[in-house]
Amino acid sequence: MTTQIFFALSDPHRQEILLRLARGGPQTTLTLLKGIGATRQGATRHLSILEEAGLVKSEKRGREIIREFNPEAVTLAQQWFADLEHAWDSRLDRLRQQYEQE
Amino acid sequence: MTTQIFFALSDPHRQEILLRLARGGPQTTLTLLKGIGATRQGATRHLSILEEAGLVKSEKRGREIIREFNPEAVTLAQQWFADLEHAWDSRLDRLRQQYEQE
DNA sequence: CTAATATGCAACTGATATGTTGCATATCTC
DNA sequence: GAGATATGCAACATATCAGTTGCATATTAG
Repeated sequence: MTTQIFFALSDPHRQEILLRLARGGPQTTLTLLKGIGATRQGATRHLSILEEAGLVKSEKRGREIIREFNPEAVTLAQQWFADLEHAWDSRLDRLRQQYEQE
Repeated sequence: MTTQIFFALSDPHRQEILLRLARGGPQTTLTLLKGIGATRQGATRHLSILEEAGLVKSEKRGREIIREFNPEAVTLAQQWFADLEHAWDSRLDRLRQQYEQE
């Protein structure tokens, strides 16, 4: 699950798109296009990847689609990092305990 | 810079390798192999990707190479998420202020 | 010196990603 | 209804990735 999130964030275009959505709020594809060096199809593809990863929600309104940043997915990724750091820290703790016993 | 980190983490094998390094401490390639369904060359490739992203440090000792988890790269990625959340939160704040002025 | 061990390098295959183009569909506006 | 707008779908070329295989190199152990 987190692999999808990390993959979505491994592209500079998608990072930029997500930042714009977080800063600027819900927007259509075309609004997002302006300021990003990408074609419409390219942006659409990036948006669908972000959406599959759960980082973006979309809502169809008439002929246009409103894309919105979804902060929930971010906590998943942060949790993964927290687990990693916990694994690291608890190893250091174990080492220190062993050392103090000698 | 963070794109490389996220890319490195977008593969389940590499996630697993990194967790093992954090839990088990410095190890050689062959030690890491046991328990992961991958060939030596596959694991080597994954390790070099993790290293290019800064998530793993390596040190040559005699004929073997000791790979080690590098926690510094993790803070970079966490900072990126923090910036994203800050962009999101400050937008919500702005909306709330606008609302209260009416 | 010889064996075994740990690793590197290079080539190859199949799969996936990225970006582009052309055409089709649905909705809004006038 | 006609034209403009927002989007979808599909095909294609190029690049990169993942995984495998075979051979070469360097270091250690006996």
